[in-house]
Amino acid sequence: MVQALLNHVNRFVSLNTDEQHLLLDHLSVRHVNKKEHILVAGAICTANYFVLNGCFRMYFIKESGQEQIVQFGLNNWWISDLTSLESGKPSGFYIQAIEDANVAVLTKQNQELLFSSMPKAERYFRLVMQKAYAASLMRLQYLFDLSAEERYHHFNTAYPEFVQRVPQYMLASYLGFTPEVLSKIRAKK
Amino acid sequence: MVQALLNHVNRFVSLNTDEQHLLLDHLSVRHVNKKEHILVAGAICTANYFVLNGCFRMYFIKESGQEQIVQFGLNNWWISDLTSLESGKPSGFYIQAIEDANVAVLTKQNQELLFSSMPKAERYFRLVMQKAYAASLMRLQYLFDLSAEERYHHFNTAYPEFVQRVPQYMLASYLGFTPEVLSKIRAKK
DNA sequence: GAAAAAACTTAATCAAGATCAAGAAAAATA
DNA sequence: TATTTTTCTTGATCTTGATTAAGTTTTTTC
Repeated sequence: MVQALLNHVNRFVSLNTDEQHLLLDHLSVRHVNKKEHILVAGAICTANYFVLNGCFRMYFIKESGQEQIVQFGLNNWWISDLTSLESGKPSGFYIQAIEDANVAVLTKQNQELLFSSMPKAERYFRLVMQKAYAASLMRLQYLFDLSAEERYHHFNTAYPEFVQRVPQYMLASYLGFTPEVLSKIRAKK
Repeated sequence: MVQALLNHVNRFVSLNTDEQHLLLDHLSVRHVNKKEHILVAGAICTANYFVLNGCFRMYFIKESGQEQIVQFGLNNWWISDLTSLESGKPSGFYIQAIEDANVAVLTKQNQELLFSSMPKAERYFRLVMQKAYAASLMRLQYLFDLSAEERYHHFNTAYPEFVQRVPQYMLASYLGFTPEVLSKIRAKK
């Protein structure tokens, strides 16, 4: 199962067998049930999670009391509250499995150990962070430039299989509008 | 002038004198006049820029033809289109000096050289990317949770000196609304 | 397979913020 | 200093998407 992670790492840096074992020694695999949280607001985030399979959502509770999804965690994505992880302060986010899932868990401590014994790991995470940052800016760009309907169509075209997998109200939240709006958009066609 | 950069690096990793020199050997300092662009849409981004002093804005042109600011580049921030830099493909962004400015220029090539001769540099950038990513998620959070007026007040409280430095219409763009709205918000008090 | 819970739809009303247009003020430049 | 350019303001109108509320469909659970 962790092969998915090794494949991912190898897309950024190349590891020999020893290095692969060293990496695996620093992580554990954990099963997460549908609806189970691996992080809740108020708790301190202690690890970085790599999604081996299944699907997660990361959200916060708005002033209005509504849940706002800030990102989805799919296969081959790292998910965590980096602010809480880095600072050791309580998180404002929830991370919850949308489907039964398996994650590779890399605790903060093990991550540091790994970095000091294998600089390549640091390079890998530098590239992962850079990609995540760029993706976040792209997301901002869509929010600023496209209407609700355009955002939906764009997302639907880019990730058709994913749209089938999650409840519509979650997709609406992620895209920045209400379930009612999504329902009307879909009714148009 | 590059002392600002050394100080910044030293906040994340500690460098001895030799390492400091090695770092400086990989970069050059460039003066940028007010209104001058260091990146325009359609061009390939070739470097990562560290703002020594002055101020930049990074923006794109919306479907509607309006400029949309995605971020400001202030003292001690790295600014670049990482997507273009990494892929070698044309950028969709503009980066322009709002005031006369000085930047430390780290080309893609030099960055790679630096990383291979000094793993600490990779660590520094891993941390910088991680922080930038976290900041971007925080920005999304404010956009989703706060009204135009709340976003303005929040920003104004957090960065009062900066608000004085940039034209209001740029601030409005960054915060995701029109100059007219900002004008009306200000008229209230 | 019945009951309960979760997710989706539809329609009416409302509000935040966009757009348009014109003029005023401030800043840059000759 | 005069003048051109840039930035800011104000008010009228319009639009997108939010809210509310009730009913329907689908999925889960017992």
